[in-house]
Amino acid sequence: MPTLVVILGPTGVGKTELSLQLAEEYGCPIVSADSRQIYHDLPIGTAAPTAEEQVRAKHYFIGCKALTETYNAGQYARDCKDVLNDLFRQHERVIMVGGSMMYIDAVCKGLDDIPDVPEAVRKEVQRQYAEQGLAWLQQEVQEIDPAYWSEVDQQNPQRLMHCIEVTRVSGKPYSTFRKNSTLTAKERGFDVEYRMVERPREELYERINLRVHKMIEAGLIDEARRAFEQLGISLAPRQTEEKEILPNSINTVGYKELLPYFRGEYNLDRAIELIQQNSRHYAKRQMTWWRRDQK
RNA sequence: GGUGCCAUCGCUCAGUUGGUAGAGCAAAGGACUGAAAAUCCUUGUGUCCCCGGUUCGAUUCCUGGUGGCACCA
Repeated sequence: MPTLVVILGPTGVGKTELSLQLAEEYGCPIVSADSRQIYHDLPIGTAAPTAEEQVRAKHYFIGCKALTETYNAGQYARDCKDVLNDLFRQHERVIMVGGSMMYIDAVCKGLDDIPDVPEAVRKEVQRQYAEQGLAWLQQEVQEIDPAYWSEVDQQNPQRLMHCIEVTRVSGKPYSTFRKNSTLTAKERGFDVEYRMVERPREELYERINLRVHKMIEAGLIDEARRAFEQLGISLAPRQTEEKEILPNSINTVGYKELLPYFRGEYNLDRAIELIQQNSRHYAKRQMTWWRRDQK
């Protein structure tokens, strides 16, 4: 059976370089498992492989979605399955790199078959949440899907909203779709070999802090400004206190912190500090996910 | 040099009418099945600056010291 070599690890640890070296050694392509590098127009802030790096190995899932598109782990799992089927016809080994742990699991462990949610339904649920708050979400889920209510993270609006969305779309409680099944190697069609890239925490954090400065020098601010403009998000000071739900593509470390800066809510130093901090938090979450997988 | 104010968790500060303390931020730990770089949950023992004194007992009061800030010279 062919093997998918999965290179994973926290942001800023050095996965890209390792993946390129291995790809050259194996003479195989690289499949990215990165929920942000998949978007076009965010190369600096997401530290996407450069044009030169992409010459060293053929890459998949880099810069192939517009900022206006929504994309998610389920779609990725489907798209990736097709790509891998194809690649494994010619390669004994294929490399997957990325920090989006959920995307990696979606491919390697599989996801249950849950219906897609049309944009309109999602918008409607978001609207109701904005108007009626968390209490409404909680009440709604208790009513339509008590089984899920007893196991969800009851304070988490995203989880509750998703339950409501799926239940509305399908007419069946969300929990009936959740089987928690895990793919076997046979079902999947390939073996998986994990290579976790690690570094001492202090060293990692220094790399992250430094990388943010490099991104700023490389033009992150202009890249972010253009991205917001492209999405039609106003950079003028805001009048309302209302919470703003950013499009998925731009609800990303390195961009979401720059928006208040553009709007004059704090200075650049503060924005940089926040980007560094949120990158560190993200790295921590990635490590937590991996630790759990080890158990 | 003189006078005044301050000295409490990594940071900013609250508080104890004397019975050894608490917030925010930072940080750490965790969850995670179609927003996942998202979203959410949990966690605060620290010589209460140092030496001495008063007291059953001092981080809290007093003397002195050290450091910081302000004003005066």
